[in-house]
Amino acid sequence: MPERPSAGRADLEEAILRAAEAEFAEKGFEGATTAAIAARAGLPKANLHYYVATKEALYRRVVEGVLAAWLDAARGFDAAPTAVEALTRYIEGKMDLARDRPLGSRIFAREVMSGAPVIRDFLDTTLSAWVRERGAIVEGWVADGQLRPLDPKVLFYMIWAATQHYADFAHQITALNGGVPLDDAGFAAAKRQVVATLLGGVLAPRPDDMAAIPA
Amino acid sequence: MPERPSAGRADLEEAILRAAEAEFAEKGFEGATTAAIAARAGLPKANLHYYVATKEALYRRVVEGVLAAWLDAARGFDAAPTAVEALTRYIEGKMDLARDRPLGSRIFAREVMSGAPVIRDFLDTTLSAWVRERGAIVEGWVADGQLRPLDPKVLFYMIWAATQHYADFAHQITALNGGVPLDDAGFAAAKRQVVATLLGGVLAPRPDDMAAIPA
DNA sequence: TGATGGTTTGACCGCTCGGAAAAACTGACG
DNA sequence: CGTCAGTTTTTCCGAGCGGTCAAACCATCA
Repeated sequence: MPERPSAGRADLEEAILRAAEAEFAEKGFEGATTAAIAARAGLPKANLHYYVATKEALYRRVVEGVLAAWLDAARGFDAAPTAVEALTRYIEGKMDLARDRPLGSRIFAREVMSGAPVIRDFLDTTLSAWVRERGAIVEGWVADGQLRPLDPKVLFYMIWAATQHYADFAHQITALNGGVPLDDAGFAAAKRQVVATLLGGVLAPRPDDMAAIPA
Repeated sequence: MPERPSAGRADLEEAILRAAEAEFAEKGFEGATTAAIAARAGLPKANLHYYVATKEALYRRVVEGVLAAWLDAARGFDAAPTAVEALTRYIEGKMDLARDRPLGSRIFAREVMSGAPVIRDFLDTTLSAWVRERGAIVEGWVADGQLRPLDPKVLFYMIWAATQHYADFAHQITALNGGVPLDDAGFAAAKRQVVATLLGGVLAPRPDDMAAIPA
């Protein structure tokens, strides 16, 4: 087994995956070229092909990583006693994910807009089950008076939309921020406002709950 | 002037634009092919080229239409006396736009995710001005106590995200709706909840304003 | 040192794409 | 009926794409 000094096999595959993620996020599956991915990873095109069979297989691997990160962030919803805590944790987790891994979100968005050719199965099975189960929990919160009457799915859509917007539309946000990307303080403020607005919009209007919303 | 029975020049150009919009929305600029656009419009590829010089010129024309529709919907914000009315009208208008013209929203989203190569100027000038002016109005509503303290831009982002989600992620919504697209009743309910949640989240918590939120 | 197996690379291939060119067609008008 | 401007269609081309291939490279071990 050859032991290269700078790049072992694992490091190379990691570099390829990161390069592919960036290219797919920016250009889309059709727009991305294997040559550009290889160049970004720092190796010739033919060498990239030694590690991944086809462009589609590479894309599929990248997407799998995206879905794994999504599911991981979605666990922030569970194991919280109250609606306020669960929603706050979940929204903040998704905001952080949008901030830290925006590329994955863009790949996901492109996938869905193209009719979800690769992740259709994920939508029909894993995500459907997730929404069904957590939807039941949300309905429980409505029943016991924590939340105003609402359709859980519409709430989830709002959370996903509001949070992923900071990944998918980061360029637009930058443009409307005077051309400079949101700094950490600006993003933290946005996160607070997103949480406050969503919670304020769905929590049953009881004074003690209103007080629990961060300013 | 030749008077064809079925298709005059104006009709043909309209058909081309609609076909191009559909292809660009689904496949993206790189993924779309002029052959597919021509086929969808019902004419040979070379004939399409007689009407539009290049693929990029065609794309640019489609995008201009999208931006025009966006600005038109954005006018729902103006000329409303109160925050409740202005926001309600604007959110509902953007929801209707997402429902009626989802393709444009997807093209816009793809553009931004790709770094806005074509609409950068629009973002930097027209949209920036729009946000600046309406942001001042929103700040006025905060100052006179209609709205809780907030950053207007973050509010706009939430409105854009929540509404355009119904266009950009329609496939996902369909998958989570048991495989069938949202019907009109379901969409109307979603629209009501989006308006209620956003208004409930930003309106200053005064009893009379709360009562103004649609159920 | 020579054989071996994993790795790297330049050259190449078939295909599809956007676009060009030119011929054929069509209807209006003299 | 001939001319002409506008339109349609067939054919073709160069560029760039994903992917292949065989030669070269390199570390290890008998």
